[in-house]
Amino acid sequence: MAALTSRARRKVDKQAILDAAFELFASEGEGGFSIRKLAGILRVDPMTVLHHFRSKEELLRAIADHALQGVEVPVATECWRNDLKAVANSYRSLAHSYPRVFHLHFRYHATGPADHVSSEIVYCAMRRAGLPDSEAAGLGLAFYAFVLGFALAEAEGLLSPIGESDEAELNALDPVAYKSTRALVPALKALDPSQAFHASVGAFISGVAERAKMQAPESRARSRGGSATTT
Amino acid sequence: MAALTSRARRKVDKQAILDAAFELFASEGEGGFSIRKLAGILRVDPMTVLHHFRSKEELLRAIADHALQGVEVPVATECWRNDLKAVANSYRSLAHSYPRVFHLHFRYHATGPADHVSSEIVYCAMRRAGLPDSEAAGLGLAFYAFVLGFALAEAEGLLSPIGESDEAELNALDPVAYKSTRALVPALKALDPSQAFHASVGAFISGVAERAKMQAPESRARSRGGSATTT
DNA sequence: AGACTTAAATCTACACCGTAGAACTGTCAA
DNA sequence: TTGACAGTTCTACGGTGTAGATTTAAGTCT
Repeated sequence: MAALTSRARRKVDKQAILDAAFELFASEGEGGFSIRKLAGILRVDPMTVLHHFRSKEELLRAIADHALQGVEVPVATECWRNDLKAVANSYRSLAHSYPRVFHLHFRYHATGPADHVSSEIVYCAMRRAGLPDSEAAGLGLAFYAFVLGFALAEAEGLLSPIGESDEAELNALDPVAYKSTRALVPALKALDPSQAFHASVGAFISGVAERAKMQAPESRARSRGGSATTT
Repeated sequence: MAALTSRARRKVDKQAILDAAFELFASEGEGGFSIRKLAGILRVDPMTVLHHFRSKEELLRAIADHALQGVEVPVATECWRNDLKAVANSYRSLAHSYPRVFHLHFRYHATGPADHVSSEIVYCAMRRAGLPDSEAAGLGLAFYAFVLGFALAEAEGLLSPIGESDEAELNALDPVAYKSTRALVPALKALDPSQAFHASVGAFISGVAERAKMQAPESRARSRGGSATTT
């Protein structure tokens, strides 16, 4: 208990600021978040906050990272399909937990430990599916983008069942030009986001499997040939 | 040329404001955009802008809508797979054209005409793929979310090939725990976002086709039965 | 023509924001 | 005691969105 940063701290430590910041951001959203407001809650001068986080942006990055801590990282199993589903579910549940924070993960694509663990699982799954490395990277990232995109869209209300006014708007569309849209109005009213999520993640995964199957023989033939096959 | 809103306009009309606002937002990004700056460019009082757009938020909505005007709407063909790809491509190219504006489409999920045209194509494709209406709606929206998510991720730099420092960070990871990640480092350095996009859209589409195939017989059997089969 | 109406543009003012830079305060090492 | 110094606070500056009162100019009506 000698040194250990115990210099001179009169009131707050960095972690307390971050916790309060996260809570404020998560409950008020980005629009309702300000350094001054945060300082007021902590009963501290605004500049104190900026002494620990050099700028507002740095604080926002820390908030995004902090959210990532809360994601329960899935563990790899013997079934790559389930692994992908687990990663997808954990990010979606993160978005559910902190819907107002989630969009920060797009702005500051964090490279915290949690992210690395998840992406390792994704990459590993893509390879176990049978994809060549040149495709595993891109499809892994695309899977990521898909999951984040769905979760963000859901958090922003894009996948909520439509209401009265939306229904009226859709029914006002030309019945012949927008035949399918109007036919789906009942389905849109009864939309179940979870079902849509599982269905679409499943579709993506089975599409990946199929793609891998089609490439497997070709890639098997010249197991360690040059990378000149990417035409 | 008699009436036609020709009441009393001394300097600017709404469209000119919107055009300038879009240009400013697209070039400076959200952080560099302000009503006062916009008014300065237009050589007009800031409050004039707010007279035409009731608030900054309304102006941002209009900007998001304006971007959507620029998307060349695909036309339906006889091949639903190609239709989906066309929709996907047009949104991605929208993101490429205005990367700093694109995230607004998540915040204000516009319901402009362009959106309706695109989603009609998506819904129609899902139904032609053979999905029952109860799934076509959710998977259509999920496709949308996927495309938007990918485009946004790309616009934010999430899919750019990794650089020196990222490479070093990945190579610093534990080689056994992060085996796949490290194996993919070369692929990540040579990442081609377009290829990843086409591959993943293709995977999603073929996954949809497969899902439809599995459900087709069941749905065929009782062509217009009750919706009690959704268990 | 002159009076009235009314939409558009402006002026003024307020509360809030992020943060640079100087000043203060308490704790530790010498 | 004397510095040194990290953590905190104070002051101030230039920026923000926008409410409310005011001016300006064009159209309408008598």
